[in-house]
Amino acid sequence: MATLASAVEFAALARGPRLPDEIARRIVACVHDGRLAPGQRLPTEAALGRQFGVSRSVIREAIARLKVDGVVATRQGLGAFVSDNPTGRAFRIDPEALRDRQSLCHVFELRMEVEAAAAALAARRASAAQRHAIGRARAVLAAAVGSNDDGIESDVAFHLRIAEAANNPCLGDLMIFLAGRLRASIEAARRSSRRHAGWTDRAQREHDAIAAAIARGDDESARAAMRAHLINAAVRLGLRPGGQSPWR
Amino acid sequence: MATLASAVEFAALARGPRLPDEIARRIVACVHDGRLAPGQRLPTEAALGRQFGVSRSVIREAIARLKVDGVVATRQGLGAFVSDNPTGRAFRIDPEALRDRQSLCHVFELRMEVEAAAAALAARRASAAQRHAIGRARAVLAAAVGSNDDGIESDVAFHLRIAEAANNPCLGDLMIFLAGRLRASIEAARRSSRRHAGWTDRAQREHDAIAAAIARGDDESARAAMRAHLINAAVRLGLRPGGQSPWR
DNA sequence: TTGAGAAAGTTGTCAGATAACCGGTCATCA
DNA sequence: TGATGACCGGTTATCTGACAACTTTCTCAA
Repeated sequence: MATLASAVEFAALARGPRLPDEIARRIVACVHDGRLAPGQRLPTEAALGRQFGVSRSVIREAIARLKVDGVVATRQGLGAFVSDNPTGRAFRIDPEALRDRQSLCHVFELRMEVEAAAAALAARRASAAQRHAIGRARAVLAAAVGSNDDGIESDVAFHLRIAEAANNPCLGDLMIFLAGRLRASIEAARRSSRRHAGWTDRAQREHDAIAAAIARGDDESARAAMRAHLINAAVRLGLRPGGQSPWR
Repeated sequence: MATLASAVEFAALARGPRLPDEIARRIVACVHDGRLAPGQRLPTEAALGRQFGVSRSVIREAIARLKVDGVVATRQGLGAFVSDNPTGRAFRIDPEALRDRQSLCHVFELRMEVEAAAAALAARRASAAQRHAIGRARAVLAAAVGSNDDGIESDVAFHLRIAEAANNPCLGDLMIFLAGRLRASIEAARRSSRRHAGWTDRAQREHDAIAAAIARGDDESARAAMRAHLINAAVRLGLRPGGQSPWR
């Protein structure tokens, strides 16, 4: 026990805000740099509390966080162990990262690839009902252009129908996740788009192209159309850097 | 005893659901079905404790879990609030889902699309040093074929170099995440591959094609080569269903 | 009317206790 | 000799009560 506990040394914590956050971060760092190997047992909660100079409650919250992330697993009566696959159970996008323009570009680029893939899959696999749902969503979107509706809801719905038609729940979940992360940016793009005459029409033509390609089962056209649509959306958003364009 | 044990099979007992897990699930359900709207304040920890019939510690752990997921945010002295975007801060793949073959196919398909995109981006954007690193990784991989090395490490390294060369950290993180989730399956594929003469050679030719396409900056070839490589990997893994093939 | 300060309510942290659980030891007994 | 069961120390899960830190709201005097 003593050898195990002394295998990892933690410095006491300076009193700041978010103690469990900081402790979780330090333990993860230990796992990543190998000071805590997969399968290895962590020091007991009491011992960690002594090392960090905090109470057991704080340690428990930190470990609870690591459990959610899949970095460690605890067993009552035994202790906490580093998971065999501590890569993490979750894929995260730091909201802070969306602050700076380049990281936002990266997330948007990922979204573009994922949605393009979904469109291609939808073209190959959509059922008759799903094709119909996409067509209906396109019509709703077209109706929103002329009305007072800002079209955000129907735009999201259109993309959602495509995600469903891809018939890959995993990919659909990722699409929803990415869209959610970018929601604020997308709304900004919409507002910007409203200020430029012709942009909504152009977006609508892009939507039509996507829907048409899916309808006729042309996967590569669907992929290209969705990609073009999202690239243009990024341009409308003002995301595309001037000199060295990462997209083409 | 052996006869007895083999004569009667007892299913393992379902462990009682951990209290914080269960409570977190219920709160999330409330958020999803709209009984808790975004921005709304949750009952106080004490009140929740009374409602659920547990102590405040359990409630705190449940809420801590929701905080990690980004479903709620707490402010000291104010309370806990449902996030404006409770879609979730993380993209997860339930390890349980990887049990059944179809879900595994879905995850693998997603990985294929993501890695194909990474290969295409790498072809467009890789720096000279990154192209060199990919070439070196390919060489190491080739050397591993003949040796006793199982080649898993060098295979992972090869894909990792491509992820880096895509110069999109967000996409790279997702690739690493997906590969990590599929690690067990990939190792199984490797072992299976070893049993069939010529499969390692074929995989190596696929690697060469990817590396060559990236080296000459041919993004669409790189995408196609990576996709072909992963489709074949899925076949080696025995993932491809017989009748209605989802991939082509 | 306004500003300082008290008051009340909430989360963050602490300390200690009990229950449930695990692995090992060892006496007991067929 | 080997199987069985009681027991023990250690660990996590949960409970309880308390205080600190923070925020909003109310009070009251200038």
